Amino acid sequence: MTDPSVPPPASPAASAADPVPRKNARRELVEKEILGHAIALFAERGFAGTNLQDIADATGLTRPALYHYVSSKEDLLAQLVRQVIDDVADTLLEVAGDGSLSATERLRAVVRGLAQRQLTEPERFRLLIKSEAELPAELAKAYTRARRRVLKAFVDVIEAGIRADEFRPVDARSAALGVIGMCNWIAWWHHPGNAKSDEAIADQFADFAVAGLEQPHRRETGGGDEVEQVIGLLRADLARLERVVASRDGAAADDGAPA
Amino acid sequence: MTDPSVPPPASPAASAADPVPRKNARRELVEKEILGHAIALFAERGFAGTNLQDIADATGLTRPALYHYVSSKEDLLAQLVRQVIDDVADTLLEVAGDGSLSATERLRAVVRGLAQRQLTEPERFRLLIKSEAELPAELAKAYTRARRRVLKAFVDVIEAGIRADEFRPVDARSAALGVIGMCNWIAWWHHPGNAKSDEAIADQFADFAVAGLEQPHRRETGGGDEVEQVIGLLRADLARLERVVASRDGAAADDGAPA
DNA sequence: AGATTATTCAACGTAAACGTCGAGATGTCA
DNA sequence: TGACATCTCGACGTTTACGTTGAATAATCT
Repeated sequence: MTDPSVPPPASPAASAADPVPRKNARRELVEKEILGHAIALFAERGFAGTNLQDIADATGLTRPALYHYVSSKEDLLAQLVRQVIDDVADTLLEVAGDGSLSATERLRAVVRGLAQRQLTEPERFRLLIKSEAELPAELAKAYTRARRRVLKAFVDVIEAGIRADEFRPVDARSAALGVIGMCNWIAWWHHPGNAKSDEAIADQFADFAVAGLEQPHRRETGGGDEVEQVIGLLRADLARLERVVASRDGAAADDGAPA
Repeated sequence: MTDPSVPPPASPAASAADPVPRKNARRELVEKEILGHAIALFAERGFAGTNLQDIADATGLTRPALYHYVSSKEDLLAQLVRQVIDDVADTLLEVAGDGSLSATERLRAVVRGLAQRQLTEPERFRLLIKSEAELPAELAKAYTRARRRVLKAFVDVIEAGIRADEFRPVDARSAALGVIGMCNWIAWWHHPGNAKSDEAIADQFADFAVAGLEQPHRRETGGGDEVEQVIGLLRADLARLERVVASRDGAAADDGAPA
């Protein structure tokens, strides 16, 4: 099957110091072309719904010629899925763990990151969703891991925000999934092309997420023990409540009809 | 193909006054069974990725027996898609247009409605997404119309809220798509079963959407009952205090006490 | 009970699509 | 220019799955 002149072409570990990198110049170009069209077709019709004839037609090749660049249909899917999975990790995890930023800033960053990803390359993600059921076992596991990592990144940021009292005390998991869904859904309605408006949408989504989670109008808290701070807030709130009630009673004291 | 003894079984307009409704008693039961399993399988693997053999196995029939209840694989998909499309319209449009409610209330209602739908029957929606590319032309059109109607409902509510100064002046379309995405994505992570927690999630999402869109300075403007506002603040302060104390106790317990 | 209808199934025909083969065309290096 | 590797393609084998047929079985009605 494999040409004996090419020693270990299927070894992914040796890709860094490939002994024959320049030998394939046009080949890699064609490969990129194939992968590009395959992404689009798999994303639209799914893995089972797409046949290699269509991919060949799209790239201007015949079907047998495809097999000089791709070993099988499954291999083609595997390459694409691997790309997407690896991408998302790079995009998000670096920002989510940055300890020098506040939770609010980190939330803004991860939302913008995920939104940007879906804005610029929505097909990548649609491909994943459309074909997730037909993934070979190992890839399915990697896919699940990637999903979990993304979820954990968002959950961690939100939980940190809740602990720091920047966010309301909501259920972090649901909130994270809500924000993730907001971003992921972009892949189903956005047609890429306008980078400027992409930026605007990502910003708006980040604003939306932060506004949806942050404490409504928190007052500045002085230094000192956190418990004392909260007690101070409680005292202030009680004082305000006292004033409000007092003014009400004063206005409608003899009325006897509350509201 | 069509049995000549059954006059116009494919006529959807005459379904109200069907001349032979009772004749099929057990038949409809089997049909429901088939449709149920078909939903699950199409939702998981998509239309092209599912074969009728699997559906037959799931329902305990042989493949030829299926053809006594369904005229073709495409027809099966068509029935299911038609169901889903019609459902969503009923769910949302009645609430979105209610003029007696404020925009904030209406937003809360449509978010809860859409979220509830995805929480209780996520497979319906996944089926649609997985198979949207393989829909026959007419259904594809109906599907697009339904999507547009849903989007319009959300956009209208948000625009009304902006005009009424209840919401921040954001881009209504993006905001609507964000909220819709948040709800739709539920279908990819929620496993139905717990109705009580479903309600809680729908409420949380509605809160999230409203908080993300509403004017941040609303409390200063004196709208609403000020006593309730202060009580809300108190409640938030107490929750925070509780968290602080809990984390302290937790740390202390881990150190000293033998559990 | 007997006839009519509805349901089930084994076996078949047909079409689509994956992957392969060997011959021919194209480009590269000595 | 000539030898070599790479690329391309028409044609083929094989598998899978849709949809059909005709006979056998169960259910219903008179």
